[in-house]
Amino acid sequence: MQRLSVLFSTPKGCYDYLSADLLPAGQIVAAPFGRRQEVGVIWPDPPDLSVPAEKLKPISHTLDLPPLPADTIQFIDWVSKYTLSPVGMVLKMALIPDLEKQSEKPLTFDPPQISFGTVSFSPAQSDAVERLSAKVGQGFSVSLLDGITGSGKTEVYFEAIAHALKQDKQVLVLLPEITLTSAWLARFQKRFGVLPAVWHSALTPKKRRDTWRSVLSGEIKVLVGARSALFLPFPNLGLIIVDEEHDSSYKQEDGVLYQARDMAVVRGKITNIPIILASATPSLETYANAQIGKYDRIVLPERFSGLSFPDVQIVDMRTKAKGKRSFISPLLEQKLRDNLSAGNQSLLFINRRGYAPLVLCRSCGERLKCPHCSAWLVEHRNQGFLQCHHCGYTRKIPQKCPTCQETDSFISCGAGVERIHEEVLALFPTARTALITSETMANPKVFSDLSDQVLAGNIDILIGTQILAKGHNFPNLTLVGVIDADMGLAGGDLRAGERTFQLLHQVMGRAGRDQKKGEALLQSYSPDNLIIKALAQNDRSRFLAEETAARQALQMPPFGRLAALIISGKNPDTTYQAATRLAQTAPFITGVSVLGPVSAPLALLRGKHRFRLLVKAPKNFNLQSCLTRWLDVNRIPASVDVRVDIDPYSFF
DNA sequence: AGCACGCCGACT
DNA sequence: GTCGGCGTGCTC
Repeated sequence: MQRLSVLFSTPKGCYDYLSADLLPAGQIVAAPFGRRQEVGVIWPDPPDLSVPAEKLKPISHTLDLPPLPADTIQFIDWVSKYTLSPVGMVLKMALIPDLEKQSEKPLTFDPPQISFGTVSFSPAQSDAVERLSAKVGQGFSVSLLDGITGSGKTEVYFEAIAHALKQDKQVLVLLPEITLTSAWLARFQKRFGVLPAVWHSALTPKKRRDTWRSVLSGEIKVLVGARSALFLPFPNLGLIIVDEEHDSSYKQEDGVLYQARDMAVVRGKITNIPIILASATPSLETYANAQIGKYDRIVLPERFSGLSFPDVQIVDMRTKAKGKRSFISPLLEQKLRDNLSAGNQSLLFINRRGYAPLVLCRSCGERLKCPHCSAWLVEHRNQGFLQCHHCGYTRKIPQKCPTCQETDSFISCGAGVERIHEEVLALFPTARTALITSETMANPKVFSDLSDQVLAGNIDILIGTQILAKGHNFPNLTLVGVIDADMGLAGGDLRAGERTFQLLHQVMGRAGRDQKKGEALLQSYSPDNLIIKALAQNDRSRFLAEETAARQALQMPPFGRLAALIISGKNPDTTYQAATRLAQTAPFITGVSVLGPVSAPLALLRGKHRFRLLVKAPKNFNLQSCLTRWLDVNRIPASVDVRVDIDPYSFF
């Protein structure tokens, strides 16, 4: 009998089992675990001989599936060590539920046709195609494909895909979930004659099962998916593309905390294949790596099919007459009016859902807040309720103030999309408007219907949140108004400036397509802010230079390393004590500083009290081993949870 | 992570 | 008297 390590999707690592045969690493098996059967994977770790032989149970059976590929196993181990997450929790992301279940009539996946839709390229595009294709099959490399929306980025990387397919390799394309639209799939189909396999959170169990199995069998040649697709068991991967690489949704913020863009690079290194990072507004991390020559930067010049960035004007909101309750400045109103009479379409952008971010009682000053989080309730007037955007708690808008019992005393502070929509309707009663948020667009059919309406010219003014920043091109859209350009800059976290630049650049880029020069207005209370100015001048390199210099001066990422410890628990006192003790036993190492504990910005989230420590270390410091040793010597009460967030993006 | 066991509050 | 809340502990 063999003694073998089996890894399950549990947080405790490997368990030893007995088997008559020596099963290969990666073999998927079923075994008794506690009082139920579990699916696990034979792991290459040596068995733990300290476990007495009489405790061991035999493996029940092996599943009729190819073993997980060796590079997938290596990748899972690597991510576990890097993120300090239990390896079983990382494995969980690579497996699917009900692995033993087989579909009655499994889906089949048509192979892409390499020479289906040939495209003609400009010289610059051809050059980019050439350079990217040359890397396929030549081992590990990272390329930054740097080109503005409309520069033909997608079509260029499609050719690199074609090249990998010629070598009979599999290709993975990662996209932010919000960008994984029918429009993208249609472009793929136009080039390759078939739809690619897709992977995202909304797949039905059957589709998920069939897709997972066909990735592992090698039947699927090209798969496009959201960040979780990175953990699919490709046996023959030849290329990974991370489109919109700057997008912050690549950072997973619960469960295993990882940055999919960074992990894609690691996957490429392990599998020894090229990675393409594509963006119109590269992340500072990627840009810095390109600057020092670690990544190959391939630039696509802006102009293609007559597109250009709109003329941008800053509207200084400080000079606006006080007291006038209006979120649309007179200038923006005038521009909207002009655009309306010219028969063009306009877009108003505000990155805040609902009607108002805060409701307070005029009589006693009470602010309505979430009972589970330290956050205000957002007024959703259209649906008639208040909602916490952190935990989803919902309640009706109360008739009278819960504190002073006064009736009709509530006033709404600040503006969300609904309120801007209301103001637009008041200013332009005859305009045909559409309100676009993640809620109104929950159904893809609704979105495509609406987009047809916009294309048909049946909509004059679009009002929306960041869902509008991506996706469809609307050729008649010639004016973009950003209601509150400063909104993302508040709070001052590490990447606030970067995110604001990327988002607003993308939104403003929606104006002026197909020969029509567009116009954009940025309403701002801080018109002298460097980011607002760089946006107005469409000066990306200046923004990147300033931001790089600032990060370098503070030795912040990518010039230094960060890790956050989030200490949470129901009892505020024991939680705080645990956080303080952790801080007291922090390693004393030159160049490494530990800040905190501080109450997290959301001190109470989903009923748990939260404190944070921030660890800052030099770039080449082994943060993980330092953190492991530190956490190992601390006895943390079972009622307190300590999470490590390596390379944190969120500071909540 | 699941899932069971176990010990204290409001109900048929 | 039970049903059920979620705190603690275990799975080779």
